[in-house]
Amino acid sequence: MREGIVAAAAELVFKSGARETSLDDVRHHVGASKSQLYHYCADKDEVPQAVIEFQGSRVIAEQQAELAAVNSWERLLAWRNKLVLLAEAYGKIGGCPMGSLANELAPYRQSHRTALTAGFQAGAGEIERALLALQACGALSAKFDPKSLSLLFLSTIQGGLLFAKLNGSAEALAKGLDQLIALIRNQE
Amino acid sequence: MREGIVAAAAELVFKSGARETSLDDVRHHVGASKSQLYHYCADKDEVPQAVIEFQGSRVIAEQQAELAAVNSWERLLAWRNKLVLLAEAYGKIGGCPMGSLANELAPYRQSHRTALTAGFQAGAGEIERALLALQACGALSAKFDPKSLSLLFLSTIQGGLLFAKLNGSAEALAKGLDQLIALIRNQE
DNA sequence: GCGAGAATGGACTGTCAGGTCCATTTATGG
DNA sequence: CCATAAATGGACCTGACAGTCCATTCTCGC
Repeated sequence: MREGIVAAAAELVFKSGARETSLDDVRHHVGASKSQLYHYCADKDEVPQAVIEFQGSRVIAEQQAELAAVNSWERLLAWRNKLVLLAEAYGKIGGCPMGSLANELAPYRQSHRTALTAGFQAGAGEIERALLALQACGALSAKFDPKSLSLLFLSTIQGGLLFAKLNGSAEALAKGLDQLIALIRNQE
Repeated sequence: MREGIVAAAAELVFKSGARETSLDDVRHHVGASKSQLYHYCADKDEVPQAVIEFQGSRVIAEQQAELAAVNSWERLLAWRNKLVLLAEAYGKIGGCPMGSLANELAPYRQSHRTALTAGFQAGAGEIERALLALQACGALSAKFDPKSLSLLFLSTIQGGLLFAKLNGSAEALAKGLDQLIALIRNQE
């Protein structure tokens, strides 16, 4: 039940924003009564917290296969394609599930910030591992620091998904990633 | 009077978010009565619209001196420094004034999207001009397309400022910009 | 089959925000 | 100095939403 509530909340929050989504919205969407909701959640602030964790693992799970398989530029491009595909499918609606939450909830609660930071670090870690693999097989120049580079990727993705949300098109994300990849690919 | 209302609204929205800022908050902050507010604004939706335009021109004005003066890598770095300085001063609080608004208001109203897109295009245009100047003086390789590159800069900045807001530090932005600049600087 | 505790339905309350309205005050032009 | 319109103060209405409460139903060990 709790999972259903969180999943519904995640969907609504993704579409309309955290502060815009009322508990009544979630309630109606999942077909639960008020007491059910308060049976599973202490208060309203618990919901975004749960949504952060939910989306954090979902977003990573969606890309892990592609990222873990990176051992060549082609495989990196496969990840890029997956990202653009996801952006085209969902990103135009709500941008990055984690980025939007971060933007909205960062000024609000320390616990939210902590959970969001953990999510982003996990994401950066996945990208870093892919870049390390790329260095191990000699594709990516050893002069790069995979950790910082992973943060640059994350920033680019966040920005790109923001524009996807704003313009309803993943083009900015695609172009940004392509340029970034081209830039690191052409360096000795 | 209207300017005062908009400026106060902009400040509060920057600190706490658009949907979080009530007209009463703005009212109290500027010391106006309810009828004054409704004398100058048709309804609540007019306020974010005005804030978008207000922040759009403010953000651009803040950087235009540095961007217009770019004619060498040093001058580009001066812009980078200004950006990091602004992020250190304000960005940790509310991230990018425009980016946060975009994130929150994009799902909401077409008129907001239009105004936000116009703001971002203006910003991208300024960056593009700087990059063109850099090509004109032979610093930046001619193989780059300044328009796409300006979008990559914008994405990186948006992402970096999101992390500034989340982590209370402009480090991610600084590192991101430095890496990006290094990448385009080392190419023929 | 029954009794205890969990799960549920939904009415109810308090608060807050958006918006309306009107009486009063303040400029402004003749 | 007055008439008119703009500007202001603030009471008031309405709806939405978070959260409470209690009566009822379900579930499960015994």
